[in-house]
Amino acid sequence: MPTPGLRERKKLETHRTIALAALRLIDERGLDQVTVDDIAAEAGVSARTFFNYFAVKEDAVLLAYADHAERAAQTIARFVAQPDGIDAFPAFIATVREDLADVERDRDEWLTRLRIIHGDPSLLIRATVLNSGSRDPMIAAIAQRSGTDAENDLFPSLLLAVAGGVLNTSLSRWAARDGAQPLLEIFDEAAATAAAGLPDPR
Amino acid sequence: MPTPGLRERKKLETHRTIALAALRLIDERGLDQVTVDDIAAEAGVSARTFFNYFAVKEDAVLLAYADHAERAAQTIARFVAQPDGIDAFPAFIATVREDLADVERDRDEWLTRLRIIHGDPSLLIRATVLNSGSRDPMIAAIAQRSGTDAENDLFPSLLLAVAGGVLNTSLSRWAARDGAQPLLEIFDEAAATAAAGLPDPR
DNA sequence: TGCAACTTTGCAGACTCTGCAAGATCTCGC
DNA sequence: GCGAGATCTTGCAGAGTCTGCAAAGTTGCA
Repeated sequence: MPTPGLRERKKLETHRTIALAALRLIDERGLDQVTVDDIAAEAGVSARTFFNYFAVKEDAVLLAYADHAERAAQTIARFVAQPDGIDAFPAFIATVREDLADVERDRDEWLTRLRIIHGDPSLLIRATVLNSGSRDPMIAAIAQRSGTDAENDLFPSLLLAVAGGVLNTSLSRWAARDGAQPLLEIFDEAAATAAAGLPDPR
Repeated sequence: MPTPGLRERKKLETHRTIALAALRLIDERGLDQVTVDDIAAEAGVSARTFFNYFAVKEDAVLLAYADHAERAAQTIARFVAQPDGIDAFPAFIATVREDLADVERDRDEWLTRLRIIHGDPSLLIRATVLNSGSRDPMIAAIAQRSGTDAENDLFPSLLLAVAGGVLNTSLSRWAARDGAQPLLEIFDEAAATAAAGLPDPR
């Protein structure tokens, strides 16, 4: 894999510049109080260019990195490569857990992003929609690992939905505490509770 | 509770008329190929009136009934009234299960609605936002029943997220089969799998 | 009946997003 | 080096969404 050319690097950089400009402005003023023109001006591009990178305004908050699709593909690959002998659900949870390292690394950026999302829940599901491209491949991978059928069995879709719930709940709690409690600690607790079938914690 | 006046009844009727017109047109042509003007014309009102009833175009597909908020409140009340001695998760599942009767009753309408949503996942965004108003009260009710704290414990939010996953997965599968398999049957299987902690179904 | 409250409507206007075509910039082979 | 072709940026025109406001029409109630 050779070094990507200048054009490619500029593109990634522009993407990131716009995304961070959007994050900054929207964190200050709120989603509705920031127009695409504002973001484009802050990032030093034209409004039209903004839409070359992001289909809708909300995506600028959510798509932190331009290589979104590849990252999802890598996650699937890591899931498939999980050691044999463990069930699909814990294997999937372990895979997602690894991805949380990215979040910890850009900690402040993610806390800002989650704070914005908390203030505007429409963003939350937009995030889910953005992931919908990797949804079917993920379900297929889960089906294969668990020896089920992606079309006919409920199990793979359900697993993905529940794991998504675990992830979203953890991120949201982590942000609500402003990062005071380690994200992985929260995530592990949530995953364990789900794996136990949500018994009353008395 | 006296009979609501003419004004009130007209309002409910107008709401329903617009919602059904939107459902019909969008099912035929797709969300993007139908404008607010189209829907308003089909329903016999002005475009401005459309926005008196629905904040955004998507809501006309999603808000089947005008008394959305009260229905959510009733669901919470029924959850609180579930018999003692069962855990919060099965109690919540049982409550949601009762609401599925509404879906079965307006079966074709719901299959259409779910078909539209399947074709345009952006609608899911709106659906979640619409439910977010009842989110906190629900979490509070779950916390109370399970003897946990809505602020400090992960349990109530997690339960809601997982139950939401069960519901969404079930509806989506039901619609994918075009209603051939009974919704309650699918829902029960999904709920049982989640309650068991998602073990591999080998 | 007649006033108060509410609903509908048209209109002006801000904003989002798309298609198109011209111009700028990058890549790659020669 | 350098030029052809691919790709990216930009401005512009235009369709569509959604809001605020005030006039006009309806309904509720004394």
